[in-house]
Amino acid sequence: MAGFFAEVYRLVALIPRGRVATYGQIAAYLGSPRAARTVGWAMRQAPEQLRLPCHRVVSATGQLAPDHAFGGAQVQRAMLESEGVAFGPEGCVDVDAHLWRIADDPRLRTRRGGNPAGGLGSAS
DNA sequence: CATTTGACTTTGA
DNA sequence: TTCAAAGCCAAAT
Repeated sequence: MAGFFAEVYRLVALIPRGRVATYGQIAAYLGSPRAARTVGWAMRQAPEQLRLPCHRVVSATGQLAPDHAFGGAQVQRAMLESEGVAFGPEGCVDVDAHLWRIADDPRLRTRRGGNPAGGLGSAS
């Protein structure tokens, strides 16, 4: 089991409804901010049996996955809209408005109430 | 073991 | 501002 993939799958599975996450964001949370492409790969290989809300994962620009991903980007958009996600005029998700804050998820918080906000050592 | 791919991101012109 | 190219990481072949 690809460790990295497992992390991606688990994280994607935690994406709240009505919220969207970007590949780079997920990759960054896993410790590799440059591995956005790898995250996308995990999605492609993502077993459907896991029922991952991959439709909630979009590019940083809010662009949805290619047509061959869900059987049609239109379908993905419909699912997101059904969850309450707002879309732009170009059919892109309003990422800035619905971006899921990974570090903000209670399940990801360390039990010691440590550092939800700042998060992983990111020192600019 | 080396090469290729990929559902991305960022920077340059 | 919009369009184009390079870079990076991890897994699959």
